[in-house]
Amino acid sequence: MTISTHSASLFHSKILEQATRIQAMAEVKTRFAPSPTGFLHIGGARTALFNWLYARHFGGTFVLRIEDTDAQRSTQESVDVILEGMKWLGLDWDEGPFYQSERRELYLAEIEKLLAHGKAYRCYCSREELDEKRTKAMDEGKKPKYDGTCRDRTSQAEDKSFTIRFRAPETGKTVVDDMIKGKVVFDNGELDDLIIARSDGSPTYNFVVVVDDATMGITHILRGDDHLNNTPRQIQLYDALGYTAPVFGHMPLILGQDKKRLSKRHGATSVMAYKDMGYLPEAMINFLARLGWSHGDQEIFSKEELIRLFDADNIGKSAGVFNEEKLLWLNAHYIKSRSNSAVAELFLPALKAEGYATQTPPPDAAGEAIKERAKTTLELEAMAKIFYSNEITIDEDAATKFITEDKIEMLSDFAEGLKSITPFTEESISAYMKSFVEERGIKMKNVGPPIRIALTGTMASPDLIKVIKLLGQVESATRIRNALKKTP
RNA sequence: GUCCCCAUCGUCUAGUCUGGCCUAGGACACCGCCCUUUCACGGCGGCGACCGGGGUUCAAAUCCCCGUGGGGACGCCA
Repeated sequence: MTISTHSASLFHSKILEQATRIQAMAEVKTRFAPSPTGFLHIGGARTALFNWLYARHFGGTFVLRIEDTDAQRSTQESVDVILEGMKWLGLDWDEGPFYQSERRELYLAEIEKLLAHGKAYRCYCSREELDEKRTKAMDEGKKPKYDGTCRDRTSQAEDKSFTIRFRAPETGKTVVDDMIKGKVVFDNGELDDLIIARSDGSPTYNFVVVVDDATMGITHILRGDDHLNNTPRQIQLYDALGYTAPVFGHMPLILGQDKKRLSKRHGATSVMAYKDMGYLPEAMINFLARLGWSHGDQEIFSKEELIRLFDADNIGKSAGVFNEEKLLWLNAHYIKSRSNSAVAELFLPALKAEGYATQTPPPDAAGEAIKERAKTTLELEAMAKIFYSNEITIDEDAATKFITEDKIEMLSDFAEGLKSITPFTEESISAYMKSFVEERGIKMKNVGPPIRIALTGTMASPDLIKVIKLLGQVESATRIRNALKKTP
């Protein structure tokens, strides 16, 4: 293909122009906008995750915004715990946190604009009147929408307090072209004039969310299903304000075991509560990602993989039950796939805090011995203590069953023989045990359990040879003798 | 009540858009067997689902309609 220099450069600039436009279009900006009225809960965390993933997948921007327009219920402590939760999950934001409480002038200016253009009006109806009308409408089997008493009022009402309502279109349809649900059509007749400013002058959620998303340049909004009914009103507000609406994606809600919307009633719903129960952030992320999103049959996803693979196409449409057992399985998976030293890091802080000396045995070795058995870091800590405690608690039932009188001599001999093993390695311990049972003509299954109980206090423990090796010759022998002392 | 959304094993889901490859696949849980000095891990196997009814079609989990069921919204909360 040959083209003249002139047209070539023209061609070039066209391409350039187009590329810029495509890039501008491809620029993705998402946000997570929690209201600081509690902790970061499971549902909120998933919303944050999906928006974060969407932004990261497209190399876009992720914004954190605090929706604190409800001064009554918003608290700084709540902001703090939400940020803590985000950090724990590793969901970093590029902009913010922005506080709606600091953007008040902007909202008021926008409300004035609406008022000036007749797109909003003052409503003098009292709460009591409204409540009455609502109840009445419900009783009559009608949708309890505002009846428009003040919409066409011409008389100037004096000193009475008022709210400001948006003058919504009464006819026609509003279409939400949802990324997840597809096209959802609402009859404008179903919608009413929502309050955009309270009687104290403060703007309400449905209004500020629009102003914020528009002025912050948010391009995609992934949020809970429960907002779907708000969306047509918000779209109308975008129009009235002269903004372009972002793309919406309404994801299904997370349900409790009883298939009701997940709430405190269902037990732990705070993300940080799971941290305290010994869960790893990567397990939580993986779990949340798979709750409502899928990639074929794959179950395990690293964060990097999620960023690479995440897309809105594979977000499911139906609500899902929060399945704690699967979370636990994932947690166990992430514990056992850690390196030995990374496992040690999981239990070391707690043991040190409780005053344990954690030099011997080497924490890495202890980590290796227990990581396949623990499902939570709490269990990891409990198991690790077996190696670092001076005193172990022996399970009584197990002891009476296995450390019987006829075993005393054998156990005492075993402890004695332990001392002479040189070098003290897993191989030599194994050889010692083998010859010990052979010499006596007894079975391993007769010596194993009592020794295990004497050493660890329980029947559920790591490999016996490893335990002996880790505990060392002296400690192992001591524990066996101590156990015998307790046996009558 | 009105409006909106949804519907595959007990649970999370693949498959649905673009009908046939589906005697419906994977995972968690559960059960059994194997491995084994215990408990686990791991391996193998089992149990187990297309909500119902119509229609379209040679062919429906897949498309359409109607039921039913579940969820959500209906606030001077977000």
